[in-house]
Amino acid sequence: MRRREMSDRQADIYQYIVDFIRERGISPSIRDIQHDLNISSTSVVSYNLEVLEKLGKIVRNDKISRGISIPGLSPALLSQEIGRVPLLGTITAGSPLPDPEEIDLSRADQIVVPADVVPPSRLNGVYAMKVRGQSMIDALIDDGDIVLLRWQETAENGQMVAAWLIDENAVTLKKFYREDGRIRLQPANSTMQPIYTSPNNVRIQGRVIGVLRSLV
Amino acid sequence: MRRREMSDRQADIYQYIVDFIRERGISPSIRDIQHDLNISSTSVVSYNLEVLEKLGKIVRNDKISRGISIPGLSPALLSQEIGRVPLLGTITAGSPLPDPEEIDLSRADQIVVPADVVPPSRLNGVYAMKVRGQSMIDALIDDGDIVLLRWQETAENGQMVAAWLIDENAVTLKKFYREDGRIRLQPANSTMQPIYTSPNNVRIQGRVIGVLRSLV
DNA sequence: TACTTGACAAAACAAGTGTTCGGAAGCTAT
DNA sequence: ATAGCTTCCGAACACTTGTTTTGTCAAGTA
Repeated sequence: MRRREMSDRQADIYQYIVDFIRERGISPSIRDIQHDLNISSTSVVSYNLEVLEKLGKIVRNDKISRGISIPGLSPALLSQEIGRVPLLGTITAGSPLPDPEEIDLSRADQIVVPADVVPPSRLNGVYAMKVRGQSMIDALIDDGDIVLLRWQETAENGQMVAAWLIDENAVTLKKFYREDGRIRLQPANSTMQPIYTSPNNVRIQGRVIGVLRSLV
Repeated sequence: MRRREMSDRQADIYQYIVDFIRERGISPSIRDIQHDLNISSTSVVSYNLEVLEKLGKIVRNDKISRGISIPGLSPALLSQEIGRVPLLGTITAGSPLPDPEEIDLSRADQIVVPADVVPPSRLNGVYAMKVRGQSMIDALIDDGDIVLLRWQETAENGQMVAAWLIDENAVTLKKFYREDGRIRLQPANSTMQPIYTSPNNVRIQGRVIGVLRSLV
């Protein structure tokens, strides 16, 4: 069986291809690789590209020129790799979220969302807010975190939502449960106590679908 | 002066190129365009590509095969907004992190890091790991989160680090404090109790500089 | 009308580029 | 050592692909 790892030369070639595509937007030819990496023959490049393809590191479009592409890096996939959502400001306990309908999306700052957090295909109706204060800490969300929310006014049991408690005039992020006539808002941390309140007192302002935290 | 707008044929060609790159990751050849768009001659394609380039809709890399690229689809433009770090696997309480020196970074999976979490300029020596289990929950890190770590063996007081407790054979993410002869590892959640241990029993494996959480 | 210009056609040309093949060199296990 | 495998080499080959050249034709334009 073939081993899983690249040889030094294969790693060099792979890196060269990645850099080449990053810089020029198109794939290098075999002779580009041969020349810039001081490889004696195109056949050696060809041979190692074959290995790289079997390892799944690259994809080759047989027989055509500059037909190497890299899964996850090609311009095509790149546009699917990340998305952008508007950053609508700060969420603090006490002030309800603004109605997304009233927001001028074109003026809001945009933040980049990696596909690992939210696939771009599911980015519709999603916005971001910066969290101020530690009122959400029992939902594993800290001061300074950026939360990604999808606008919705209803929620399924168990979903983490931004809930506006009208009487208390407070917004909190909790797991949502509808229980015979009342609403239970359950912190994500099981050591914390849930909040019970009436459905009339709760307005859902969105569902939390991602968190970005920077500790730099 | 030449007009600013594309002719129908030019618009067709432009759209074809965009689609081709999106689907295949590489640029079409002139003959691809000719054939699929039922154009009678390669020179017609060449002529129209020339016009498209003057309009700034495409960029051509003279003389080389499949040298068409489209501004905006180019990875180069995005590389300033985002960075990539290697995803080195899973971090579970009990197993120490791999030594980054021993990792071949070019062979690891890469994940996208938004500049809002870590600026690309500070991405050196940073790697990512997926968290398994809820052992870090008191550090506001949940099962399934992706943590970004910068490799370092020492830490300042108050920094959040990945600490390997040798005797306990456990890795945990805590705030690090050096206190007269002993080490205090403080959970981020103030309701949790700190761990006290001897400096000999602690090996720092990196500092946490970011967290990505997906709740989709 | 005569002249220009844009757009297209057909064919030939000249590089660019991937592939193949015989053979050599190095490595590993028997 | 011998056999088998991977890796590499050099050169030739054949296909791919951008360019150029020579015309044609219709629509403006003086």
